[in-house]
Amino acid sequence: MTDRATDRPPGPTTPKAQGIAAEVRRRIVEREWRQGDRIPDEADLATEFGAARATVNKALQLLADEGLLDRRRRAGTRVAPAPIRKATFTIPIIREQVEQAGMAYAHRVVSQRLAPPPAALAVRLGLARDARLIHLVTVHEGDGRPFQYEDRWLNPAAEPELATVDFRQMSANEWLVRNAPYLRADIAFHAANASARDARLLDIAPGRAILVLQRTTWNEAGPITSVRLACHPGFVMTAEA
Amino acid sequence: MTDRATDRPPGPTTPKAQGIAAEVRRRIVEREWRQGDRIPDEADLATEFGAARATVNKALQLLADEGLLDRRRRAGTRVAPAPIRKATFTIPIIREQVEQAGMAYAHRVVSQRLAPPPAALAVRLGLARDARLIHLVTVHEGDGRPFQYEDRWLNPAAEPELATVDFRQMSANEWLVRNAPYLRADIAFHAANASARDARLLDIAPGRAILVLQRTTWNEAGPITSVRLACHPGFVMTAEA
DNA sequence: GGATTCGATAAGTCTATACATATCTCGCGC
DNA sequence: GCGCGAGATATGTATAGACTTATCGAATCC
Repeated sequence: MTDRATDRPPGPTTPKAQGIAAEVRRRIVEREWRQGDRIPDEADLATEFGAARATVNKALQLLADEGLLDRRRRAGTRVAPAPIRKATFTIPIIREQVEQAGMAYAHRVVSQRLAPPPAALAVRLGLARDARLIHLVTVHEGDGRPFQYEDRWLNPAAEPELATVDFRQMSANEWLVRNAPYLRADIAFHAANASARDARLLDIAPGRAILVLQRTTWNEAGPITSVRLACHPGFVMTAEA
Repeated sequence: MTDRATDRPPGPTTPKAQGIAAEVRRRIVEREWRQGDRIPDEADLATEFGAARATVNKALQLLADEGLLDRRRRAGTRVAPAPIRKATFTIPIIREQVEQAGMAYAHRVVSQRLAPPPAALAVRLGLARDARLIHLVTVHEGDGRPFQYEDRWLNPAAEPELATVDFRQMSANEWLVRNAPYLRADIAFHAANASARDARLLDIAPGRAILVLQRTTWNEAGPITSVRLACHPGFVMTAEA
């Protein structure tokens, strides 16, 4: 947009593929092409837009990833009958989340000890009942008030450096995000009434509704960590499509 | 890798770009290339993998989208210092959600009437206080028991066909997913203690923690719909990375 | 010393071409 | 009529080459 320079006539130079994607998206949204319709093939669109087929392919690929188009070899490209749209949210570093909200961040380790996993966890992670894990409970604070509290199990077998980290210096959340890339993650959230323990650690009344995130990450050596993250009441998680 | 023509057996022939992406991902996860490191440039990797630069570009693009790499012109490609990972979840058709859980789906329109938007909503949607919206309250049931209940405002100005749909036949949720592609969506969730109304419509005790989704979608003509979706206690939303 | 300019570099994009592959369609033989 | 194999066709993927653009870093000028 802000692209004065020598001032080429039209201006901002959007990549061609994106321009094509936008135009196709418009035709779908404005019902020029309706749900289930077959749209012209790549070669025809390439001619129409004065682009190479590879460029049109990129554009349509993009819309297929968005869920707006269904594409099959030989069968052609159709407007998805039920556009299954996806939303994405980012897994944040809690410190940054707090600081972006304009609060001063601090975190406090409530307990840390070596322990074998509870039965349910051992099953879920596929670990032996006598595996040696680190159990860590931490409260994240904003302006001195509890913001989120995490109950986390760490598996040094999958990530040896874990055994040497001082989690009072850097929270496990941040250390992991910065140092332990993972191959696979499971994420789930639900609402829960605050238990006595939740209430005490978050400094709220028992029974208040809190948002709970469960997250487990794996690398090639096995599960790295599994965490239950309880958010302060009023916490809103946002995503975009 | 498995790419001799004379040797079919291996089978599914993974695309080369994906193979390269997998190998780069492995080098990152196994710390061959550490957070913040600059990795070889596209031309070098192309030589190493015996591929064209465009193919390597595609592979690295992929990893950048995943959040594992930071790429900048001239500056080169680096392993992201804090791999900001994204998780995606799909916006489902509630009927399919219920049926996948093996329950019989039904829905029931609790109320439907034309009304101007409440002040807060008008502001949020950027509509005039006297806009004519449809206010619709629906309960989705699985095996005869309330599963989710939605409190929805629909804007026929952005989607004229809305005025003619019979929402007892097909739920607004499903009609919209199938018929009203959107350009932009806002999604947010939080936990809430069930109000008296929530409790009555979901057939639960007041105060129970419920997961609440707020979703608003727009097309080029303005906001299409804004919905508050209250899920039955115990509902778990899952996502993947 | 500090700001400015300019050239080199690496990613970003597009093109033209080629071949691979899934799958639809049609015609053949029974 | 029906199954089956042979094409035709649209997308999937890879290729080399060209040009564009952001930006780093060094040489230059005040």
